[in-house]
Amino acid sequence: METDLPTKYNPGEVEDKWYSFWEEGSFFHCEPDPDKKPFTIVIPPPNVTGVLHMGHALNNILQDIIIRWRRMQGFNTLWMPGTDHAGIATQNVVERELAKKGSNRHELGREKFIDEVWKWKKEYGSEILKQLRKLGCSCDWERERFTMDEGLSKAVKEAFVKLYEKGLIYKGKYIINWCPRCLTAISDDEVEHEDHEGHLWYIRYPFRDEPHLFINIATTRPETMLGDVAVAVNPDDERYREMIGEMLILPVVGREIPIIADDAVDPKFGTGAVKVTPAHDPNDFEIGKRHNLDHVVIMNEDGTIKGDAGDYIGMDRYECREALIEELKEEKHIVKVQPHSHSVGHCYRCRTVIEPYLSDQWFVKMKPLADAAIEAQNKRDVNFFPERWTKVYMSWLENVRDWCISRQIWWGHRIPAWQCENCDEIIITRETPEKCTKCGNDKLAEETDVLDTWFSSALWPFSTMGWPEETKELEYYYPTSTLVTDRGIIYFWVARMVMMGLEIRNRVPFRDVFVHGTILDELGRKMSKSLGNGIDPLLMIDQYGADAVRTSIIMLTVEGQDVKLNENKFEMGRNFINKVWNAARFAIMNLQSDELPDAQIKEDDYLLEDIWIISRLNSVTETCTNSLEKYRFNEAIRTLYEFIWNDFCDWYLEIIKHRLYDMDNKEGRVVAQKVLVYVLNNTLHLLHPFAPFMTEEIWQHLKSITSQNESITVDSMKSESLMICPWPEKDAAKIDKEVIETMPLLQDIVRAVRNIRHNFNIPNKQEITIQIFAHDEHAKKKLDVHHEFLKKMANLNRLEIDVRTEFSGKRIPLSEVVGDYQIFALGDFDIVKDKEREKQLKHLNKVESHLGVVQKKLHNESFVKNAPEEIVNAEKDKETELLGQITKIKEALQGLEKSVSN
RNA sequence: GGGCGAUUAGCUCAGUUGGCUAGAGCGCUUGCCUUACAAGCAAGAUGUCAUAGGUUCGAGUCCUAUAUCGCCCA
Repeated sequence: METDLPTKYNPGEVEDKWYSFWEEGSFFHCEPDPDKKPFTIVIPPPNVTGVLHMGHALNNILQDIIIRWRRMQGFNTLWMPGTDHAGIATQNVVERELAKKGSNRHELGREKFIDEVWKWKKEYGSEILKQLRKLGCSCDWERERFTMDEGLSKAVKEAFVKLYEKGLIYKGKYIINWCPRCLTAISDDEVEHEDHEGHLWYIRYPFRDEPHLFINIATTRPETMLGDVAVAVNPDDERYREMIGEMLILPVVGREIPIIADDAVDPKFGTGAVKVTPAHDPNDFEIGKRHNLDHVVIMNEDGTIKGDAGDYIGMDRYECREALIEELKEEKHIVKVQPHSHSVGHCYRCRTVIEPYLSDQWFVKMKPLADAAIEAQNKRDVNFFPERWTKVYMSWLENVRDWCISRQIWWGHRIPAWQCENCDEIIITRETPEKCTKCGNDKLAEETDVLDTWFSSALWPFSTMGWPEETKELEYYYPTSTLVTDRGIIYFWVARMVMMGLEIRNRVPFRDVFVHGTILDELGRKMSKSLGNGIDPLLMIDQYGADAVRTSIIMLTVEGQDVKLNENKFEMGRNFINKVWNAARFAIMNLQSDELPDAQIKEDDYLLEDIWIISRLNSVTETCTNSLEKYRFNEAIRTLYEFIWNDFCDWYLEIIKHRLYDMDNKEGRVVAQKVLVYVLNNTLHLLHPFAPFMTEEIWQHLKSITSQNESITVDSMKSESLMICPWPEKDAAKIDKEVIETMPLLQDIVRAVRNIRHNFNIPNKQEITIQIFAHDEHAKKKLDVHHEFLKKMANLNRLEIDVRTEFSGKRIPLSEVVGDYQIFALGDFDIVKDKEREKQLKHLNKVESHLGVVQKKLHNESFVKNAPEEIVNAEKDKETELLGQITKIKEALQGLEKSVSN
């Protein structure tokens, strides 16, 4: 028996080979084909600056499993890959590069800077997509898209103009979230709130007409008082009612400001009187609108102080806060300071504290779009898995606010707007206009802002298919089938895609949304660069192999739950892959072509174990397919794991060894070989979506061997690659229920014999003689048929199966009780009486307490009355069996005591 | 403050419409280099299923509170 296969699976030698084979064979590529059903996934486009982390790995492994499975099922599958241009992040990266060279983007100017970004993108921008190939992802790389490429840019412009023309986009001066470091507005969703232990400063503002009297206000951001234009109280607040309309002198600044009444003021917060800074606080902005107050802007874009602020001009906002507090203290304007915990918004890109800032921005009017999405959801046009995310998604839609889509950066889709320098008319067009559509002036200023990257991502499911052109892809592959994503971008991305899909294509962009969990470190923390607790998937692939990484991750991931990961958990997958490898190695070693007999097989040449493993395979096929349908990946891989390891390797491969090794029995050999090939081949099919490389490698070996022998080959082996073989279907006719029930009994008997060996140090290699007592002829016959099976698996030289009449008591008391059977080892063994007694007593104890539970149920009248008949019968059967067992164990104990006296 | 998730063996986690004296992997104990695999084989041990009530013939599973941890929203 010679083989080229090494005893340990070596992924390094296998993975690149098959990946190129698949790619060169164009197996990932698809074209619309009206004769087949489409199945489409669009990738959540990773950030073009990104490198693969565990989150991507999980996300893409799941997509690859789905797409490979559906492809095998015969769907025309499209997995659309690509990246997004990540406006702020990419600009940051390129700016850092420039800084290293002592330059900056302002020195270069807009156009040259953008050239630089493109250069960067061309060089490094597909890094993450290369890494996806290492994972085995079967994306249609010929269709790779980028949110800034020509087609998608056209789509963005078209969508913008359409929405504007419909009145769904507007420009206006509002309080937005400003990042003083990124120097741009960001949307509400891009602000991350964190609780901070800050302070509540109580500051007294003197009355103009009676400067010895004061009103006390409380604030968490004292520096903004430089922009105060009023103090507001609740109109129902008795304490202040008299003071409404009085004028105050703003400390430090000296500005006269009124006390006004507004319902929005919470009398319970602080003193019940609040300062009003309409240019620097969203609530104050609203109050300002109602009371027609001025907007005093006191901050520059970078967070430094400006305006009518004396010595504070030019200071950073926090420096100003400190200095201002000092001055207020000196002037005795600070009444008290309280520790105060409050929520502070941070930029999700750079963690800088967000400043509410008054500025001119572009917005999408969300209400009409959200309403359409809600309506679609009420019709169940989109299904979330797990279902609970529906609620999260819906509550966002129901409370959505207008979306600030303009960004004050250079890298991105420039907003297609021009403003007439003469009459201020705003012109929105697809093509660059030559003159003002209102006054005819040809001096037009092009909008400098670009769009939020998520605006282009929202179009991804159809822009990648060629929209605004009505392409054959768009017609065939849209709407897509399944979206696989992290819960973190349900608002950012999923909801916005649905809205845009409905608005622009009139169809939701996907039928199912599978939301997976987040990969955490061992301690349950998110993996992050700053903590340095990340696990690099590529390193893990190098160390354990891509298939091991894939199967480990999937085995650990239960539907939608977070995963606590550490490096040695990949051993689980590696060991599994290696197990399959060795099972296959064994098979291949026993299928060498020169040894393959050519024999005619008859139905009754199939033995119990053959029928059993085929039955098991078919029921596993069913479970596996059903689990995948329900996105229960973990269930599918575990089913396969248990089947392969426990059934196929531990039992089937062991029991067929004697047939494979018996060169004199051609029929016996060829049946074993045929079943072996059938089961292994189908198992490889089922496993392929999870472990594509290893299964392809084995399958190709199997193909080349079996193709030389008619009697064992299987039809699907004529395919070029396992990845395009048909997905196995369950054949109910091949599931033999009786055999499935008999097998566990035989396994228990074998285990009992092994247990006897273990307890009395009888080496596994040493053949022994076993006598089994059955309680009647029927029970005896049940086992008689499997005489050979028991002999082989338990390594017996002789097996006697008898109907017992009476217990002689002279039997050497090495016994085990399995179900209705009593098992004795015959021979001259060293018996440690105490040990044996202890074992039997323990067993007796266990069985008796079990009996107690069962009898308690059976003695309960309402149980017998109310429980379904089959449940009651099952309990009755249990009782009978347990009673029998108790008798037999007691007899064994008696026998033990008798033998002691010998 | 609102919502959601988690709490099961020493560790990490399964347990889908209630029927289980509760399972897996790792770890642990014992014996094996048995010609597929020591990344392995064989045999084991280990649990008041967070707490308290309730529904039910029957609860790890359903309901109600509570506690602890985590995530999201305001």
